[in-house]
Amino acid sequence: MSGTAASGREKAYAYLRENILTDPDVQGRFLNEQELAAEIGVSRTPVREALLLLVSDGLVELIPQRGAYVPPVTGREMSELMELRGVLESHAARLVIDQGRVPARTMQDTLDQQAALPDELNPEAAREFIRLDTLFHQQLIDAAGNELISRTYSKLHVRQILVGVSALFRTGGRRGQVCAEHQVILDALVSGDSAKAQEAIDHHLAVTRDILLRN
Amino acid sequence: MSGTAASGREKAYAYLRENILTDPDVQGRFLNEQELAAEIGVSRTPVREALLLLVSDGLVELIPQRGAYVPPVTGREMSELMELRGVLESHAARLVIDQGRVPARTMQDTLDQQAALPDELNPEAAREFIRLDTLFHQQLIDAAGNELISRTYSKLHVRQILVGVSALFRTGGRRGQVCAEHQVILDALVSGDSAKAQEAIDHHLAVTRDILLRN
DNA sequence: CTCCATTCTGTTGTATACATAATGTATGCG
DNA sequence: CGCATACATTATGTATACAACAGAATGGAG
Repeated sequence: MSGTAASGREKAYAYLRENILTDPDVQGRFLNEQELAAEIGVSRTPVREALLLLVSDGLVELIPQRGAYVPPVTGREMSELMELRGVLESHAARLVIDQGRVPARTMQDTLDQQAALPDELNPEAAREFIRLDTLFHQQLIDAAGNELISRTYSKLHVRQILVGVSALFRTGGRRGQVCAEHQVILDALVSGDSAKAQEAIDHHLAVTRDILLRN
Repeated sequence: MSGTAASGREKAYAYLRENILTDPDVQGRFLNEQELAAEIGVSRTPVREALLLLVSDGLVELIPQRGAYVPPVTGREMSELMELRGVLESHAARLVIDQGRVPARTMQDTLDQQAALPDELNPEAAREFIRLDTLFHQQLIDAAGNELISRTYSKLHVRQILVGVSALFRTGGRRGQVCAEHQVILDALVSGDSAKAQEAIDHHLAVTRDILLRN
């Protein structure tokens, strides 16, 4: 494994994050502290601390005297997220083109890996698909060279994964469409056509939003 | 007073936040938990929880086995923040103009209050100045009707306050300039000139950035 | 005198015990 | 039978005690 430093708090944090992101059933529920403590194998204290950290990821919400609530993703939130993503990605696209810093190689690599996945996604492949999808967009953002924007974008994107996993199973053959749209974006970036890139980004996000809204 | 619900954690949170935002000396230092606990009048537990919550505001950073660190604001971070603010505010400006939702009255009120402050700012007036400045920009953002963007922007802006307070004292007569620039932005919004509004926003943020960078 | 090993002190990290508030249940009344 | 109220249960919130680790002080060897 990679990070086996595993202080109790980090262990609990990783466990909870993984749990919330992969299991759609936890959404809309309150998390029981001592139950989780028993599952993870630590006391309530590090569990509580992990829950507090998850607030900054937007994955849990603290209701006083009630505990840690996992707010479900609403359609409105998804729409708003796509709008914001569009703003940030368009900005990044304009910047990397103007500065001649389009990470063509890197993004194409990611895209190729994504395209190599089977069209019928088992749970594991679906997670990999989402990871690569996230990576593709993040690579564009990161190329803009603004660390603050990168971190902001990264945190926002987490909320989308919440709904992405379950949504992927409902829509067969989406893989090809996503890859095609990504290719259009990348081609526009490489060709240096800023307007076209922004258009492609907006289109991709609009399609994604519409898919996710069928929920 | 306003919020006297004062559960220990909230009390500690409010105390720490206030402390970090107003006292420039805490930047770059580690916070001592039991010291704070004694000052606030609670035990270490709620203090620790408050510190974990402050992570989501970007005001503290947790270093394992070392504790809660208050990262100083760097020049680069300020530049990056202004860039991001520009992106978000320009987007909001375009939207509110297109949708005919410019909150002219509200923003003018804020601006008038700001202009009514004395030119020589004592500490209290400086805080009020910053509050109104923040409010002006937030009102524009909020008018765009995207709650996610509003929250995101709000959280980002907190980092600027960190440096804003001390910077204000170094620059006399900045009040008039800020108000003038705000007025230009608002006028452009009211006139429905999207390009002009974006330009005014970018100019205002660039000037602000340059002022803050003289630090 | 300098450098390194070792001890010592103070701080963070975790577990546990207790206080407090909320929810669900049972009970009595209208 | 429906509803309000009192109570029991269960969860969260807080305090305290202990464990583990990091950095500073100290002592000795070269």
